[in-house]
Amino acid sequence: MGSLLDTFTTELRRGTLTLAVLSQLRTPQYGYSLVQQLENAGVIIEQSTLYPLLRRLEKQELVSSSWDTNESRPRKFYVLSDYGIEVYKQLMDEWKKMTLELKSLLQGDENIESD
Amino acid sequence: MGSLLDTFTTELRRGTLTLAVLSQLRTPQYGYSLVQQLENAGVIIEQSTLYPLLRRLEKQELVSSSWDTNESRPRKFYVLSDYGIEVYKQLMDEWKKMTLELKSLLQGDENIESD
DNA sequence: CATAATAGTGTACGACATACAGTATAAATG
DNA sequence: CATTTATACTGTATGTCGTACACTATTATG
Repeated sequence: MGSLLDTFTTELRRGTLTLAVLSQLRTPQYGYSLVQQLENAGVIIEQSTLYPLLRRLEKQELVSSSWDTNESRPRKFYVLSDYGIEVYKQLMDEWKKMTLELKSLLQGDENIESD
Repeated sequence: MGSLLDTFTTELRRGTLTLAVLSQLRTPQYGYSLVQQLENAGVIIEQSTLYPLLRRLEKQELVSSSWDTNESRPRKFYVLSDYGIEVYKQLMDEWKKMTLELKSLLQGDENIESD
């Protein structure tokens, strides 16, 4: 990643990827399917980004995981814990608040052309 | 900062503070007044966060600065460079895109109560 | 069979918000 | 007037996470 815009984009993704992943774990999902679901929703996330994030979320006790070895391939399913649901709600509120603030700051600049 | 939510909030601010600051530098501003303007817009930013950020933005040639020593206190004014305007536009587009994606992901979860 | 897809673990690095320390002086306050 | 607060800035270290990379393993596909 050499571009300055790429660096800034990575910074924007910090925090928001957490929110995106938590939002998909109201119901149990396994890692690889999360990548696909999020991609279908326009949120591109590599496995190399997702698995460490899931690992951290589990360590933070926001999600719990369990193995399903009944299929031809073993899959690790993740789901929000009760605590995770609480934090998810609060984080969503925080994100909305910040988004409204930034939106009003940028409002006058929306007519700026961008290439 | 001990709370997990505080940590996540800091992560959400990464990138967005850059956008907020760039948005205020269409016209020349000095550091201390930026803190106040942003605070008036609901974006709380400490001097200890703002000055290093202005330093980085100048290093990245997105803004330029000049001293005004005519007042009773010397003030360093910052303003977007031409390059900074370009990057600002692109970053704004990137932010809008990400915000719409996340908004649609969280849509079904908006009725979740939050304390 | 070789490659791609599926599914996962582990580790190191770069970037930035933040805290902290520091300097300096004008303005406000008691 | 002495003290405190406000104004205005510089410099540095730390914690956090997205990212890249290396690796393992097996099923599906051409």
